[in-house]
Amino acid sequence: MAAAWCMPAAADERERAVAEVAQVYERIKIQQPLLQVHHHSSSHQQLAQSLLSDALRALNVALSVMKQQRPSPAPATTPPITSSVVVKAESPRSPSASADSEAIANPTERRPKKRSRSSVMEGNNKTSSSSWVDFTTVPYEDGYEWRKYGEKKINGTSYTRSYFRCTYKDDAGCLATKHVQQKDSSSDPPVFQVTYNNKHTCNNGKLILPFMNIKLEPPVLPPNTLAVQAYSALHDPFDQTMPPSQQEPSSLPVSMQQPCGAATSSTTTSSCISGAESCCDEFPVLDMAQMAAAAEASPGYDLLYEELSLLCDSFKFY
DNA sequence: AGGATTTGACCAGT
DNA sequence: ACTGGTCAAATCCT
Repeated sequence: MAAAWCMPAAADERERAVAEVAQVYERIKIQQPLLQVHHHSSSHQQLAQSLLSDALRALNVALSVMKQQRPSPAPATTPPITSSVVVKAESPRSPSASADSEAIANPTERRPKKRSRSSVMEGNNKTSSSSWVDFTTVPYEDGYEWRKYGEKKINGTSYTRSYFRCTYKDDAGCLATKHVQQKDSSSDPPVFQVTYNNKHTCNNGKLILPFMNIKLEPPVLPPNTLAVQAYSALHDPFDQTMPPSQQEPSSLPVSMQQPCGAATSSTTTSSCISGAESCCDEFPVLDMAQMAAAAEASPGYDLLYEELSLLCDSFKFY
């Protein structure tokens, strides 16, 4: 299966599909502020709805491409499409640990365990330490392979917290860790808070989730590909209907152009469409809450909003 | 048999 | 002293 995954042609096609998704995302993101003023201008509303329709069509096509070329079947239990929101964690405490070299060097006795935590942090914290939080109903399906290394009852919570590190920690020295905590809320399905520490450096063949680390340059597409359809579906109608004054994001009010990280200092109000990696590093968020509000205020939006949410969540697993 | 998980203990920070 | 994070022996699973 790994062979199919690595086939250059398939990889190219797939990369293009992913790029398409990223392109759509970027487009929606740029025009997102229009949704905030939809109630003031019917033309804006129409534009936004048209954009969303095109985006959904493009996303559907791109998704088809990705599904066709998916090298291996989904996990035995295909994760349900669920809501997932990522927020930047406020401040990483002392993320991860990789003191195993020391521990492994002296694996004998347990009692005189003089492992130095400071030395552990020296090794990790100085490098590319990062932390972010993901609220999801499928905390164990994020595209990476994890090994559980601990479980703890946390004060003030009803459920234990499980600790995971990257399966390839030893092989590749990957320092990525996460812990999963089920929220106390009696929602159905249950919601889990997943806190990630450190990005994966293992490059273990798992997909880096879309929208992240993808340069949003105009894609170079070969003829007769579904990706072309996706690109056309998104861009042609858009470019034809969009007034010149609205084609450039710079025409938007400055307050609407702030990237995700700068949009707000609050860690709770800044949310991203699902994606385990810290999408806020490079991409502003697509604020689903605002889209939800738009859905409430305008008939027809709700369906688009729902579909878009589902689609975006679907991409999480590719 | 070897890898993954469980679980009680250890450690550092507050 | 308390707590969250991690370790590692014991146990489970394939």
